[in-house]
Amino acid sequence: MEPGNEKQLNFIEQIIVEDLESGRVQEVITRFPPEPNGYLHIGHAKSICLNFGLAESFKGKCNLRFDDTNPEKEEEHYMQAIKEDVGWLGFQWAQLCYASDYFEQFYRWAVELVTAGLAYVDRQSPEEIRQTRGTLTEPGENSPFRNRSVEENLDLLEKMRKGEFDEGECVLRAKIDMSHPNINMRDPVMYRILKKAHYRTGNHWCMYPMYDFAHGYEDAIEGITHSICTLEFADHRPLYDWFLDNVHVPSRPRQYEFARLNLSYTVMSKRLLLGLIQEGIVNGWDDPRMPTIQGLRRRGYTPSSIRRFCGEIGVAKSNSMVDYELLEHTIREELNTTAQRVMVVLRPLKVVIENYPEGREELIEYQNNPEDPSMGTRMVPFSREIYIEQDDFREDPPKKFFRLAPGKEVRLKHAYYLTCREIIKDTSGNIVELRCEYDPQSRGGETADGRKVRGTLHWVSAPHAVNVEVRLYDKLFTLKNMSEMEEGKSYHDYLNPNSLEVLRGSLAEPVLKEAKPFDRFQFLRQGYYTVDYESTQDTPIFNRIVALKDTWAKIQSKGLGNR
RNA sequence: UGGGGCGUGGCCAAGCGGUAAGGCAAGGGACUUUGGAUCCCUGACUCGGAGGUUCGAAUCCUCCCGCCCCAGCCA
Repeated sequence: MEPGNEKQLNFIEQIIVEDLESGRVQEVITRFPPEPNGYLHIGHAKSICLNFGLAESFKGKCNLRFDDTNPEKEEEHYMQAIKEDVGWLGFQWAQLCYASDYFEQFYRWAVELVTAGLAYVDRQSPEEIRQTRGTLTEPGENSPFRNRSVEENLDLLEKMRKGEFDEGECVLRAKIDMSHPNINMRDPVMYRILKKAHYRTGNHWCMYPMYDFAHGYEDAIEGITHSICTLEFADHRPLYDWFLDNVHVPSRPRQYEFARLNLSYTVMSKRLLLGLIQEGIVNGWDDPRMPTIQGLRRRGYTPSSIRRFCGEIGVAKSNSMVDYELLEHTIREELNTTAQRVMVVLRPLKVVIENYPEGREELIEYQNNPEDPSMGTRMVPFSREIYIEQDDFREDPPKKFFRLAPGKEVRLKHAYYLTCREIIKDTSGNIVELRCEYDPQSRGGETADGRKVRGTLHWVSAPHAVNVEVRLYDKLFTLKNMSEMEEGKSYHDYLNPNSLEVLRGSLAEPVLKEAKPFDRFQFLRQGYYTVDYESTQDTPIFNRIVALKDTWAKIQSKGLGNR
């Protein structure tokens, strides 16, 4: 942290400042320790931004460490995806580490604990261990194997390592206190036998360390000064400390807990996320509706907007539920200044400008971004037949409707004023075309007489229009707090049926034919969109990142009933 | 009825004994060639509740209430 920085510090930053001032630590070293058993989501992003951010602002270091102590769940491809996601978010780790690289050292510490009489091999079955653990209000019972001699335990531990026991036959346990009020301290398991190949160590080991036994040691090996985890691990801190305090470790890290992120209208649990995929409700981990980093990326979110969001939500210890509107706000704010404005008619309505010469076409100079004049202008073709948005015309307009209606005049962005003269309907009464008239004197979008035209519409020249597919995404669930589902219901009962709407008849101005995957645009008056990677030259595909704020929609919904 | 954590406006969140920051959302207005953006303005007479200490308390003490987490050979 810069000296003299007046910024308010979160509680972890305050602790770090104190630690630096007291000399407890010389340099801040943190770590982001994912288990490679799934994809990262926005909740992980909070932790990533916290850990890497702390290292950045205190000029320290942050490691990316795979906490890969369970071969049953972990896979190489998850590890690769996590590395990519952390890098995409814009962070560089000081070291790339793997808990599995420390297995030998863990074993030595286990031997040290056994030798000190602080660990023992328990031959009880998993069921017996569970039954003798006691309950929240009753103490547990000592294992009948608790008082073996050190020699016997050492021998048994070696046999465990050599594979002389089957899975479930025995475990190594810390000898702490079976009547401890904190259940985690009731002789926790340190090693279990798992005759499974590990994605990195192969078949070298047939027993694997448990989280509580391993985690503090991983931190100690790497010299982590501040080991940050989520609230549910607060109960484990006494254990974290116990393991570190009872052997000789190279450094003494401290654990701190913060509240994990919850976002409204979505879920963060790997299990539920996986369920959505397996049931075909979404199309994979990178479906733009998913709160995964890959989903957000495909949706069009930028790394900087996600980092901004993580900075906005703060770091504290109270369980919280952040409004998804805040996430939307951060991407809107960024894209407002960086996204090129283009015109795309989502649901086209044909307009023929009767007094515009047939066969004539011209190029209209169009501002790429009014927020940033340095982005320049481009030329957009205009002609006698254009398309406008169906929603921009009402045969019988309500009050305060500034758009097109019979006899009403509007402005076509950067082009001309347009007045509706005639409506053409099909046999079933649907409006299929508008016959309009333009004012040749209004080129560019204004006239010498200075008359006011309230509505400005986006448009696309019919002969030049490019057919595009547009995917409109919305929130996945209808329940704000998904942890408050009604008794007996599942997330299936709260799925938003409109989380994806695909539009295939949308028409865009020619420049969009050149758009590349992950390019981001503002479709004028509508929202921000990005090019999906399934996009092709023939049919460009756009994902809606977020809609623009829609004051008109708000007015309408409020005035519902009084027209 | 064990242990741990947390309760500040609708949602986050500062505040660390001196008289309630900020952001999002909401409402009102100005401006506008995006009903976008921008710009103003409004909102906790009060900090879960009740007592107490103090000249002074969201901040200290006591009691009470509420919510979350823990009984994997998961992390």
